[in-house]
Amino acid sequence: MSEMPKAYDPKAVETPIFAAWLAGGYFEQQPLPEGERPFTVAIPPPNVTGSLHMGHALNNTIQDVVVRRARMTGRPTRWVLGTDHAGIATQNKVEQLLASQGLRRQDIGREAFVEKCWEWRAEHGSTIIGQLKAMGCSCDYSNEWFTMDPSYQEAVRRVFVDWYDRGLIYRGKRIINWCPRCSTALSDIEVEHEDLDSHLWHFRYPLKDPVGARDHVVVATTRPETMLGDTCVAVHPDDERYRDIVGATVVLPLIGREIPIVADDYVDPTFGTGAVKVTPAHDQNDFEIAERHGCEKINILQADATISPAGGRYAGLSRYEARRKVVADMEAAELLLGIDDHVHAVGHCYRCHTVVEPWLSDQWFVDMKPLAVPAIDAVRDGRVVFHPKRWENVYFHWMEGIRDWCISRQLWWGHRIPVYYCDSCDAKPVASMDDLTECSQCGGSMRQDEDVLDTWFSSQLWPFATLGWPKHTPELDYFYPTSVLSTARDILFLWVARMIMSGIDFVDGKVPFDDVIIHPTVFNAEGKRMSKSLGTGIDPLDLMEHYGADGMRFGLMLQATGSQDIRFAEEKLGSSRNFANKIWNASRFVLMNLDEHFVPGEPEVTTVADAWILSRLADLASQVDEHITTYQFGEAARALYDFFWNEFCDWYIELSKGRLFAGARDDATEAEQGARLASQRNLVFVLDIALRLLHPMMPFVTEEIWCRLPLSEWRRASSLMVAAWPDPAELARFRDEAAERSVSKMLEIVVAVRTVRARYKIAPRQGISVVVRTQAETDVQLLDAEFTYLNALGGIDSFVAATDAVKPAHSVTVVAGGMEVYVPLEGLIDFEAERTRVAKELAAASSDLAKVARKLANEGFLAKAAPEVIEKERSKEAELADRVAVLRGQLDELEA
RNA sequence: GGGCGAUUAACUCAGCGGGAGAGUGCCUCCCUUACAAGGAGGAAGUCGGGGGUUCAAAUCCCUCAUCGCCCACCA
Repeated sequence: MSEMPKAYDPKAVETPIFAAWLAGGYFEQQPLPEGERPFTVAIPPPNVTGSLHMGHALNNTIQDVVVRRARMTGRPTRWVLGTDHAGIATQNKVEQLLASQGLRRQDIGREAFVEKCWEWRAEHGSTIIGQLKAMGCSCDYSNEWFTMDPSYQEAVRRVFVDWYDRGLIYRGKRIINWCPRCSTALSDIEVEHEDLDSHLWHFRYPLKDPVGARDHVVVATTRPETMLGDTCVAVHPDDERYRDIVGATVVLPLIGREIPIVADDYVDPTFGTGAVKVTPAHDQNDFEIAERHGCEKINILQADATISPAGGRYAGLSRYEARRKVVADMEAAELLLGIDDHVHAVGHCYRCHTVVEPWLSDQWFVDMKPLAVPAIDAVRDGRVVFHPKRWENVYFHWMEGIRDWCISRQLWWGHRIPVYYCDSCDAKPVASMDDLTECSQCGGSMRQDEDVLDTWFSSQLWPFATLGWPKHTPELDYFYPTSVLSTARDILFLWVARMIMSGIDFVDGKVPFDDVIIHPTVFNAEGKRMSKSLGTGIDPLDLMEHYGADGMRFGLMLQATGSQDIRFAEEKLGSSRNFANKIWNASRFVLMNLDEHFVPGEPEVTTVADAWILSRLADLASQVDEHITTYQFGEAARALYDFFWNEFCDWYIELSKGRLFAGARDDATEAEQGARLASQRNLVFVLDIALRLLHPMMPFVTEEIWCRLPLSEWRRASSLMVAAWPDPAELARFRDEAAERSVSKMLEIVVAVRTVRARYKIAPRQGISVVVRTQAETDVQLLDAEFTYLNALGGIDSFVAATDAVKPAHSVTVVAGGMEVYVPLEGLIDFEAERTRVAKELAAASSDLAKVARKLANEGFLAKAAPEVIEKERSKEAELADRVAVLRGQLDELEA
């Protein structure tokens, strides 16, 4: 067995271990003919343009934890891996690359551009995969998917054609969100709204012919430039102020177009002037008003958001120049009546943050309502469960108000829409699985739609397309539905909801996953979104460099509490890195104290400490198992940390030293040697189980150590990855409440004595004698039996314990474990300080006692509280009364 | 305009009906043969304000305040 260095060095350990896992084929899982339902996770495919950020680090740690636990339980397990072609993001990257060579994509043409995208992907696409490996993620690397793989393309096409043929996909001229920079349509949920300080401009629109005394109407707008496309003015039908001018004609200033005044329920009479200028080509509501009243729809913007020829002399100006000029011209014409400050929501492109324009254009849509209904049911009846549960309400709210999905994008990189048009005859457009060249009606040549599909259209098929769908593969049969989907909340609608809809629709009505984990969002220390461009991000790779992959993972798990977002500060990883080192050193201690011919064996309870630690271990196993399976990672991490550090290291290892060292002496008796062996076996056993429980969160350090543990043949495995997950039910045999109580009593005494030592600066090596008085004979027996521990941990040389023990002169009294402990301090006692301290303790104890007494005097409490609660209060009262009496006696004595 | 979340020790956060917890930081002591990335001890909180329910509230309900997020067609 090779020597373990004094400090854990993640760098030296992680790479070879990962290589060994990869070589060992532990990440792969083939479909089995029979047996238990497998555990499957489909990774949220990172964008090929992406590199690992903190959100990925958290999300993939979560997935790896559930996957590793499942694998250790023996369940066939597969974590499906792959990347997303990320239409806009990748196209942007490649366009930037071209721009650096002074080229636009139009210069090289569609085919060459798409070729460049593939090249880009080949070069950069696996960056993030390498980063997942560095984290230790146990994905199936042998089977990496890409959303543009040929079989995936077939899946996308199948879905399109199917929905098209069922009438769920249609083409229409609608108001969509247009990003002038990306030069493509976006779906509603790809637009981020941001409240901006702006203005409400009031314009006077003259009537063509005065109606009575009225010769104009005043409208208010947040977007003055859109007036170039106004085709009517709307007022509310019940609005008395305008009743007489409904039907009249307005002459649109600057343009001179004659437009009608219409009455429409949409108008809110209390807002602005109660009269709305209507620009049907640049506003969804205006579009609908125009539909209802048969008004013209004039598009005044071009694709790059400059004014179109329809804007007359404003043509060619940018939208913002046009705004300034329109306002200036209106003012010059004395038609600008006022400008109010006004905050309103402005939509921005979620990819490039350019202000988007509502724009009238021909696009493809999916009719979502029929798909949403079964997907709502699936969550409502619990076939899909969200964690935390409250996200279900967010899901319902969105799904119930779902609107049609604009799926066409004016990009080149992506799944091209498989619809073919005949230019020679009036044949209906055809959606086809095969490329069509010849019109079936007239034999003329066919032309494919120029647009590609929204990237999310392909992402929505991820859980089943990565298992071979639409082919009926053994993988699909075996691994679908997947078990858990873990993701950030910002893609709940973009991705999660759509996977549920398409999964149910295409895979025999089966939901794509049982559980959805919506994990916390990782913010920076200031509580702001991490952003690479703003330099407010933290790079997980740097963190792993400094704290090790395990340190980063465990630090994230400690903070993953489910409800609360994470304000991530790097300092927080320190304790996790230290924890890895603690595990390392505790293990090092155990291994250092094994004999060359150590024979592993079952744990042997020979002392109360053994019974105690095994009982605590059993408790730990059930907690960790429970918390991981209910996705309470923070709880699981804390339980592991507390057990390993505070119970196993601080106490059990310390308690073991006496037996270990005594049994190793040359003159050790046979009994001492036997005790040493028992201690060794217990240490190895506890360490073994603890490492297994820690492994999902800290895979590297646990694997490295575990492989060095000498274990019985049946406990061995070629890797901790596939070692058996501790079974809480099986470990329950170690539960021992009596031992837990006894040990806490002893530990209390040790702490009390240590406190006295610290207070009086008694050197650790200087022995100490104590006298203990207790009411219980069992306490005396316990202390007698476990004296070695008091000696080892409290430096107690000798003690007298009895029910009638007498307090020695010149001694300090502390109360611990329901016993009075007298520590003789001849000549050392600082009476003044002691008085202050005791008085303070007495005050606290008296106040506690009064509180308890009040409770016990309350008839309502006695009548209604649970019996065990009352019992607890009674014993608390007795304890406190005791304590108060002791402290009072002590104080009297000090004051005498 | 709706909805959600947060508010607990100096900081970051657990706890979510029955004795206020952790990590970091701070103070004191200790390089004791697993670990100074460590050990021992300690100080530190009217659990955002106000009501209510309950024998009992940090925990449940209402309300207010502050911060943050999401959804929404009010020009």
